Amino acid sequence: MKKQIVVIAGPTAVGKTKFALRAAKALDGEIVSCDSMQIYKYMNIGSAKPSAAELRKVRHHLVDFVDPSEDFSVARYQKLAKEAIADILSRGKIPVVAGGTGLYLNSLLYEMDFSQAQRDEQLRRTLSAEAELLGADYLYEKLRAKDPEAASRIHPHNVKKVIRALEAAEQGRGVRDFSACKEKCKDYEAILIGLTRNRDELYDIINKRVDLLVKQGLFAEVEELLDRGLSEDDISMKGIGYKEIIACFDGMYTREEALDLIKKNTRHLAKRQLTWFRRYEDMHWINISDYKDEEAAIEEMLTWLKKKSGCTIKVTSPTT
RNA sequence: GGCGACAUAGCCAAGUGGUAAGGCAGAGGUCUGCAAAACCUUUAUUCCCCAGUUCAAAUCUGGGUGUCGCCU
Repeated sequence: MKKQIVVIAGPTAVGKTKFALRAAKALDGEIVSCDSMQIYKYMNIGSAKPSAAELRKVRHHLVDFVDPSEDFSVARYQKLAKEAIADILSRGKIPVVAGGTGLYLNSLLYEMDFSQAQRDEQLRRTLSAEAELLGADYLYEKLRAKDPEAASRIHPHNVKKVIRALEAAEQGRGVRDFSACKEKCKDYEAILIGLTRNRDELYDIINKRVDLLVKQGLFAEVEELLDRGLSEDDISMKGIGYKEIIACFDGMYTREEALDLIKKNTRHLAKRQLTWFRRYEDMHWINISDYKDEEAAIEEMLTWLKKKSGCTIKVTSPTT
């Protein structure tokens, strides 16, 4: 029988942490985080990392282990997450992949090969300067000459992607087309669960959560990170809730404006996440707003998991 | 009570006689090495209301309503 993994995806603030915890408990599984911000150490409040108590309940992987000054990327995530999954499976447990970073999830669900292309910081800098000086169109024309196929699916204004494609072309192998490479990962079979809520409700939760994060000490957390020597240039500091507060410290916004901006950016993120996850055809969606309470939605999730996996679902007490 | 200014989409707004810019919010989407990133598409049959002038009015005229400011 093919090995199974469970995936719990959804927009930020929808309640993934709680649902994943319950699923992991029920299935005797371990959680593999799929989140590009919760990987970082010291970034606890802003990334809405599971609490210490939650982390203790079930074994977690790929949370809180990268120094925020380090660069991270999908390629590294893919390698580490696949190792974690293999390890969990080898011990006879079930990996519960939980998170909202769509590209990271794709790297686990599909045969995405990152082994060839390397980052070339120098080339990126050169190209980026060219774009600034001569315009995005100039760079795009360059790509059209080198790799017309890649150019055809990248918008000329999307300078970042044009640069990435040029970099890949330079190294001999172009950027591959995702739609042409939808081959599913052969190592395991994934049971996909998508969590959502009615839009108004989700946005409301987001707005309130930002206020809560501030109460929990988000500003102090950012200050500590800056004291550690981090700056707005570090990738980790480009996370929502961090970049806005740094800008606030720099006098670009008032506290009030920074909070509104964090809320707005988080809502936008949630919307994009939903767009991304809607692509998965075999995703089983659970709209939490349709249930009388979270517990009822969790029941539905567990019932579905039982049906799909054939595993014995352990009895879970609703209070945990 | 008098004088003045203003009234355009959910919000901010441009347009001062020729057939409703733009931004934000909202909605939809793209995605193969920074992805909490980057990028794309889309949103007013109508300009507070009524009457008039004109081939033509958001734009001009009169009246009404509302908001703001100043004065008594």
